[in-house]
Amino acid sequence: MTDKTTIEKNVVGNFITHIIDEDLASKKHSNVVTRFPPEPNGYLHIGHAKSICLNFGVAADYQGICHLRFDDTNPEKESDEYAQAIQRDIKWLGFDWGRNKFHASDYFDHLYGFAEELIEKGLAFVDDQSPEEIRENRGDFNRPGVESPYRERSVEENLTLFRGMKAGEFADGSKVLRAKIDMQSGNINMRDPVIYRIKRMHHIHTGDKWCIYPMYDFTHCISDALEGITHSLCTLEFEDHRPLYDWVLDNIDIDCHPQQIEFSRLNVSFTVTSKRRLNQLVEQNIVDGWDDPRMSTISGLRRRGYPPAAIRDFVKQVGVSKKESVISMTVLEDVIRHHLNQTSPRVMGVLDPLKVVIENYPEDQVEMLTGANHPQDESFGSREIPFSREIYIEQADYKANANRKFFRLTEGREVRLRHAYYITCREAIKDEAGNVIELRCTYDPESRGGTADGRKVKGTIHWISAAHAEPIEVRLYDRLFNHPNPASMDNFIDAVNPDSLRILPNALLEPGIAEQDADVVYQFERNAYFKRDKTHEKDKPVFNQVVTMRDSWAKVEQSAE
RNA sequence: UGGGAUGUCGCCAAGUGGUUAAGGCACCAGGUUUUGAUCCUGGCAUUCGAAGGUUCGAAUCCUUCCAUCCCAGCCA
Repeated sequence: MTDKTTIEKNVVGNFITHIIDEDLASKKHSNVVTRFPPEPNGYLHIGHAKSICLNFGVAADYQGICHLRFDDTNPEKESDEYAQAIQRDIKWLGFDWGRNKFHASDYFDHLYGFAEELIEKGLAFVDDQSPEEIRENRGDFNRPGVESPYRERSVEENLTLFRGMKAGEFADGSKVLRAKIDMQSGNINMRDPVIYRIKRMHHIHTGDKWCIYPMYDFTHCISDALEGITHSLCTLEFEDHRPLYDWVLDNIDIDCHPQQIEFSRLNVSFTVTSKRRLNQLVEQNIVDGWDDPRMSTISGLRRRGYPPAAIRDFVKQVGVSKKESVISMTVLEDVIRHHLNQTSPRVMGVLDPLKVVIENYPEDQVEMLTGANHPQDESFGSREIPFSREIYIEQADYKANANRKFFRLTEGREVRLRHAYYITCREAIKDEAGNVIELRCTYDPESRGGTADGRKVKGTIHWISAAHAEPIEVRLYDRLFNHPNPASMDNFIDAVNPDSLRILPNALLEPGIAEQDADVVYQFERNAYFKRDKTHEKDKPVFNQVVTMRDSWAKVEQSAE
């Protein structure tokens, strides 16, 4: 208590950890086993990150384990490509299932056995009704269901029929196995739910062994129980399924009964996370594939340059509750910035170059100046930066007739060049159209690394020696949507931000950076954080903007207008 | 006129009958600064969806009401 060995938790205390605490205290459980159970039918997104961090995080916090289980009960939509991508994404997020990788399909034999057990107990029957009849007879919110005419078949007949289903004697869709529960139930999930259907389809794991496949509600609870899961965490929409989860386990011979606990999904403002919508963005070529840096997919976040540790911090900060919520994107950005501020080496990059000639600097001279790679952390070391008579600065760092609030260049004003000298703007050269194309400046040779006479200058701007600058392409990203909750719209495509990607083909980077480590996120000082894109090549360097820096000047400038 | 859930500051979220109702983001005001970044300081809910009630004492217990979300796949 008094020492500093307190280990930082992965998950902050919440209603789920309270339940676990109680279960441990009451000796209901002596350990914690959770699971992350994706269906391999799509790519993971930021919403899944919450579930992953919660399940793996809680397990780690309690010295327990977390299984990875592919919920592969519907071969129609599943592929191994997705399964591989899911594993890659979980690992990238920093979690490890060790040897505990399972598939619901591993249990198909067990599941089949439990289904026969229900039949033998008179708790399941083979129904010959068509899908339409079943739907019609299920009733609705205001109308109870009608029992199937096949509901009272004998155990023997049901067994024979179900074995026939398994043996491939019946056509797809011609028969199903249903649990016999309660057609009057207010909970529609309990109105004799279908638990097995006939579907002649190749399965990614079991191949063509089966032509009947168990439904989610029958499979999930049993899979949890077979694996000894203690707490089965899922999202809110499964609350109505919990009675069925419990019914199945209560009515078969199995000695484990995990507790299903539901929490709310993670939604982030100005993004979408539904598979359907993400897919639409890809299909309509609104984005550059599933890993487009603007996508909320894990692969998109990775390509964008978000550090996995920051995503974990984000999920942690967001918390866990049962309240439907939309987290502000600023929370995500803040966590990313906070992380990157501590871990990113600083570098100078000019996004929108403006040429500057320093008239009193010798024509052929090149000086190597030393720049610290991190202003607060000396362990980052320093680098040599070439300085010469012609340099590039940011267009935005010059303004004609600027007022006193503008700390950068305007005629007659002096600023500091980062890591270098003071320069004073003497003249702006314009083209015929009146655009400023070059600045003529003078420098103070005594001002290197400080000032001889102690005079202070308000502004410091970044620059790159013209002769040494490396041309790069820079991609700037803004929110993909202009609406805080695109999913709530009739057509979310209408909310797509047409300016979410801006390509700057003529950006410049200080030398010796572009070909360094592909995984490093750099801070282009006074601009933003950048990381090499996957399309980056030696002769065509491409950098993605990860996140901008906070910009209080933008606010000042805006309020002045 | 069905069933299941949720309502604490603009967005999240602690709180489990006795606290001046944590914290983060956002926002506002200052300070430091060779990044208008970072960092630091201060401000930001007499009130917990509403109304009643129980209690010496209620965000926490009870009642009623209101709002929002989920459910009618042989999807998960």
